Amino acid sequence: MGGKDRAALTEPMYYVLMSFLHQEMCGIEITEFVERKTDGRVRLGPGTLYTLLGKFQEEKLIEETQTEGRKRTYRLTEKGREAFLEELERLRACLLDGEEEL
Amino acid sequence: MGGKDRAALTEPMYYVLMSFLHQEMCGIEITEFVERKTDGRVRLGPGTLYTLLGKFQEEKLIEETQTEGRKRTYRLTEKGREAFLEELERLRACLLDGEEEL
DNA sequence: CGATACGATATCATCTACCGATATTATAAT
DNA sequence: ATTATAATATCGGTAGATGATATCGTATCG
Repeated sequence: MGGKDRAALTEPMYYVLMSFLHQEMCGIEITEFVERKTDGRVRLGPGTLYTLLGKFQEEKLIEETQTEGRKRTYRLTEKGREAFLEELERLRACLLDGEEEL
Repeated sequence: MGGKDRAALTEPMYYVLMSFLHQEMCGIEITEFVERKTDGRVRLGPGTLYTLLGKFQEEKLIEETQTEGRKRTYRLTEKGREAFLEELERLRACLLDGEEEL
C-alpha cells in the first residue's frame, strides 16, 4: 500500500537522519549529537559522516540550507523524514521478532 | 559490570542467531525460518548464510551437533545466547533513541 | 554397477558500507 | 604574511551481503 520499500538503514545512517528531526545541522554538530544521544555507544568518524551526507543529498533525503565559510548546513526533506520513520518501523519489527522468540 | 561490549550484529546475523533459540538448525532450515519469521522481509542468500555459520562457529557462538551426509546441524552456545540478548538490548536502545526524538 | 537427479553446503567476484588517518580549505587571530 | 582553528573531503583498508555457480554426498533408476 504505502511507498515502495527502501533498503534497511545502517546504524550510522539511522542516527544521522535522526539528528535532523528538530534542527538543521552541520557535520560536526551531527557527530556530537549522535555521540551524546547514544551515551558514546555510537561514534561517527569523518569518513562515515561526510560520505553519508553526500549520499543523502544525492538521494534527496537532506538538502543544503546554507554555507558559512566551509561549514555546510542541511535539513531533512520530507522524503528523508519518511525514510527515518520507515526505519523506526523496521526496528520495531526486528525487536518484536526477537522478543517473540524468547 | 556485565561482559565487555560486543560489536553490533547485522540484521542477517541477528536473525540467524534468533533461529537457534528453540531448536538445533541446519542451513536450509535457517533460511526458511528467517524468511517465514519476517514475512519475507529478510532473505538470506547462501553466501551470507554459510559464511556466517562458519564465522559463528569459529567465534563459538554456535557449535556443530551432528552431520548427516552433507547436512550439518548446529546449536547455540551460551556465548551465542548472550550475544543475541545483547543485540536485543541494542535494538531496544536504538528504537528508544528514535522514539524520544519524535 | 554406472548415470543421473537431488538436497545441502561451499566458494567466488562484486558491491556497499564503515572507519581512522590524513589532507584540504576558509576564516580568524596575531 | 604567518599561524591557528574549525570544518569538510579524500583515501586505503577491512568487513559484510549477495547471487551465481560449483561441489559434495546420498538415493534412485536403468
